[in-house]
Amino acid sequence: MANTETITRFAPSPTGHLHIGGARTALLCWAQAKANGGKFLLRIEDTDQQRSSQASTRGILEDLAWLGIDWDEGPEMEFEGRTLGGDPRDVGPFYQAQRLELYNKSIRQLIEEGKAYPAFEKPEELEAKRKEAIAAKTGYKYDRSALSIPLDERIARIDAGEDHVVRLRMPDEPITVHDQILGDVTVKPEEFDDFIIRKRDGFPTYHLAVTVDDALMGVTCVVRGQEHLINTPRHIAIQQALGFATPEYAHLPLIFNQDGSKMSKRDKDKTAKKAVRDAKMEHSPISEIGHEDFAGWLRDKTRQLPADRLNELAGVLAIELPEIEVEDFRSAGYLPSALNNYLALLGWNPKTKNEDGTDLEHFGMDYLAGNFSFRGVGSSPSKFDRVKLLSFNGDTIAALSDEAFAKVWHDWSLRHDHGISERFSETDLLTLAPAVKTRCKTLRDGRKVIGFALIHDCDVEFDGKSVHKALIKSDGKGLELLKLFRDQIGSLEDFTPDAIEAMVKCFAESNEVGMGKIAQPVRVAVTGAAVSPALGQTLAILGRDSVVTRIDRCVEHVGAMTNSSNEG
RNA sequence: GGCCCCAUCGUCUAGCCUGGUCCAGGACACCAGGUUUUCAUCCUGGUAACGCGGGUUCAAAUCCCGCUGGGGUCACCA
Repeated sequence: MANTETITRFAPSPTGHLHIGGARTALLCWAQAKANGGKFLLRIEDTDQQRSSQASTRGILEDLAWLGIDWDEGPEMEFEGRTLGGDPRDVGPFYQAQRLELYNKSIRQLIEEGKAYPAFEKPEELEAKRKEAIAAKTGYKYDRSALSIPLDERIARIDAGEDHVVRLRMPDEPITVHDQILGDVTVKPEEFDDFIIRKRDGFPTYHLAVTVDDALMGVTCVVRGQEHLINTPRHIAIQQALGFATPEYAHLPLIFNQDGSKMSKRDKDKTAKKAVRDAKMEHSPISEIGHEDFAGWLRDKTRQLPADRLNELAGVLAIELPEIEVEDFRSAGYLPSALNNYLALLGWNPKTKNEDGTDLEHFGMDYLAGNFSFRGVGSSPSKFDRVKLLSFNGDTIAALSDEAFAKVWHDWSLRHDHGISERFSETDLLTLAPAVKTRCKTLRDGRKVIGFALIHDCDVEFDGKSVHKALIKSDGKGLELLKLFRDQIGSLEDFTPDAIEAMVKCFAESNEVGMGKIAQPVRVAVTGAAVSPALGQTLAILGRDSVVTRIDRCVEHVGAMTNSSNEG
C-alpha cells in the first residue's frame, strides 16, 4: 500500500500555557503537513500525572486555535465558528493517559521477546550512582545489573508485587538519525543505556509513549525541537524492537532570549523581582501576598509568584513583563498573523525575492502552507528579537482596514482592557482607527495614543512647556487664536474629523496664520500636551461639548498662570 | 566532564551543497536628511559581518583539519 500522505503531529504536555517556542514548532509542523497536502495531528502527552492538568490542556488548545494553527485530527474543539480536531482515521484517543492499554501491550511484547526487562533498583540508589558518575566527570549509564537476575527470580519478584520499572535493552549497533535539517547524526552504542520505558507507577515514559503513538497514529514526519535530537536514537531503537517504521525526523533549532539564555516562564518572575528591588519596595503592595511571603520571595531566587500575582505586581510597578507564552503575546495585543509570520521567519527562510529585489519576509499562513519546506530551515539557534516582532506587528496593524482594525481592537479590549471597551463603542474605535493604526505597535499601545480621551475633562493636566510654547509665547497670540477658535468650533454642525479639519484650515487662512499656529494651541488645550493624533480625529472623538469644556478650562488655567506670574 | 549540534552585520538571515558573478545582498534596530499642523506614518541615504589558525586550489564566506566560542543532553519530566 503506497499510502504516502504526510501526517505530522504536535504533542504538547499540558503542564502550563503554550510556550512561544512550542508555538513555533507547532506552526512549522502544521506548515509541513499543509505544504505536502497532508494532515496535522494534535496529541496531548499527559503521562506525567503529577504535573498535567485539564486547565492547561484547554489553554493550549485555545492558544493554538487563536493562532490559527488548526489541527485536522485530535481533541475536538469549537473556536470562533471553526470545528477543530476529530478522528476520521480512527486512531484516537488523543490523550496518552487514555492509551495505557496500548502501551502495556507493546511493553509486554518487548518483555516476551527479551527486548525489555524489569529492574528493581530504587530511585535513590540510582540517584546515588548518578551523582558518583557526575563527580567522576563521566556520563551516567545504567549498569544493567537487573539484566543478570534470573528469569524465574524476576517473575517471582514481580508476582510478589515488588515495585519495578521496565527497561529497554538497547542494541549493540550504532544508530543513525537521518535528520531533514541536520543531516545524518550517528550515535555509537557505547553512548546508549537501557533506559526506562515504564515507570514504577505503571505509566509509560515519554520515550515509549511517543514512539508507540506516532507509529499507531500513522505519523510520517516528526518535527520537534533540537533538544530531542539525543532522544531520537532511543525512539528508533524502540521502533526497531517493535517492528515499526521509522518516520522522517526534523529537529528545529532552539530559540533563546537576546542575552542567549533560555526563554522561560521564570523570566517574568525575574523581571518582577528586579523591578521590586530597584524600586526598593520592602512591603507587598498586593493584599493577597502577605509580608512574610513577599520577603521570602524577594530573598529566594528560586521562589516564583503565581502568574496572576505577577501580573498585578507588574501593574502596580507600571512595568511590562516579558512575553513568553502565547497568552502573554495575545494579551499584550499582538496579532496572530504577525506572530505567525515572525515565528515562521525565525529559522525558516522562503528564499524568495519581492518585486523590488528585497527578500520576501512578510507573508501569511496561506503562503506558509503553500511553500514551506525543510530546505529553508536553518540549523543554528536563534535569538528572539522582540523589537523586530514589534515592527512586524505594527506593520500588520497599519495594513488593516479601518473596519478590521476597529473590530480587532474592540474584541481585544473586551478581553484585555475594559477601560477602552466601556468608554468606546466599536463605532468610536472606527473613528479613531486611522489615528491609532500608524501610532501603535500593539493593541495595548493604542491606549497610550488615546489616553487623553480616556480621562475626564476636568482631569486634563497641562504640560507647562507645551502651554508656554503654544499659548503664552509671542505675547499670547496662541491664546488669542484659541479663544477665537473656541467660539467658532462651538457652532460647527458636523463634528466629524473631515469637517473639523476643513474648518481648521479655513480658520487658519482667514486669520492668515499657518496651520501649526492654531493646531498646537488647540491640541494643548484639549489634550494637555503637544502630541496627539491629527486634530480632526482628536477633537471628533472628544465630541463638541468636551472640546469646548476643555478649551475653557485651558483658557482659565493660562489666565491664572499669567496673572500669578505678573503679580509674582 | 562524556556525547551530540551549531558558528556571516547588534539581531534574524541570503549566499555555502554545485569554489570565481560577494571589496558579501535583504530585513529589524541605529544614525543623517526630506515630507507632515504635533506625534506617528512614509521617502531617501548611511554605519555595520564571513570567530581564529592551518591546509587544498590559479581562486575559499563557500571544501578539509584543528582551535575557540555558543548551545543541547546525560530523569521512574516531556
